[in-house]
Amino acid sequence: MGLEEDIKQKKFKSVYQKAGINLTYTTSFMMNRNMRLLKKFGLTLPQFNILRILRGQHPQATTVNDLIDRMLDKSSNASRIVEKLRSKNLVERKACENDRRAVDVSITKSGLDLLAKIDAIEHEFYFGKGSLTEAEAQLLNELLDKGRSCYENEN
Amino acid sequence: MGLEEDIKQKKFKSVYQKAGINLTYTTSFMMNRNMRLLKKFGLTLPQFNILRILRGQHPQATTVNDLIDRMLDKSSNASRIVEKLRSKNLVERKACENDRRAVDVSITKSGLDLLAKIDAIEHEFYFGKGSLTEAEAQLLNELLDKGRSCYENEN
DNA sequence: TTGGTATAGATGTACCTACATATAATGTGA
DNA sequence: TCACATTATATGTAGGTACATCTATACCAA
Repeated sequence: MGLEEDIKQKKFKSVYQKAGINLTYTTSFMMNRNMRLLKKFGLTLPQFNILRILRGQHPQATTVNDLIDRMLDKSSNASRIVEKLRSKNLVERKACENDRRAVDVSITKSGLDLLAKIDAIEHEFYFGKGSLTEAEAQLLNELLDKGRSCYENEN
Repeated sequence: MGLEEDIKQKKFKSVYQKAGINLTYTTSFMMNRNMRLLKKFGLTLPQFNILRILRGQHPQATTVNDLIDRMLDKSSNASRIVEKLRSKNLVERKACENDRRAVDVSITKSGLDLLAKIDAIEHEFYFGKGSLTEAEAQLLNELLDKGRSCYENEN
């Protein structure tokens, strides 16, 4: 179904406005589905994202500041999310030896096990081959990178 | 800058995973900018979206249920956002005459004036000609519609 | 060394979403 | 017409985001 029918808006001011609204709408759809999938594992999206970053570093620890740098949504509040994960025993926190201001965060065995289970359904998180061909998905990536270039030096 | 440098992730499992992450990242950039722009006018993004829907109907009123139907993020909580707008005198609420369960919401003169001011910077909300050509923006729309087709019958 | 500044992280506030549930009004079938 | 389901909206709760501010530590230059 085209965007016009989906949101009951007949006209857009420009193809650029339509693309912006389409991005919002499409991404919201995708994230809603991801959220529902993760809920079965007791995780929220930002909790899952942090766990994945920690697994990428494992067995090295990562500071909260590193997490903020690497999170998709830059300004989210990493220290509170880490605390949620710690309360579920999915991550560990300990004082950093080199810098006593910093906190070393690392994923636990329990966290790794949970991620391993989620890996099995990870393909459901994204557009699949049923909707876009590989070439189309590649083209989408290029258009997004190019579009985003207007935000260089922001954020 | 390509996605890999931006989020410091070298490899993706597939071009589909990369497109999904790219969508999230790019949309988050765009919405962050829109949010900052709207903040100068004392509005949040969902408040702005509701005001625009109401302007589209003006001078007819719209029920809360209509708003939920037409919002980009379907499941958001329209009645609380309407209350925020009412407390700023940007919208009015009154009991619907035909259906006493429903509430008629309409935009006020003050709300229309505010939107008129925002119209002047509306082009800054989206990718502009500086990043994508019109043909590329059109292609992006088509790819998003096609990608989203895998979610048909969801939400 | 000391005073100023930068950095890492935690925390308070206002707003938001997702989901469950409550309340009131409406529709409907026996 | 009466019991029951449905609909429109409101509200409570848990979690998240943006932003400002606070504390402790680290760095740095006179």
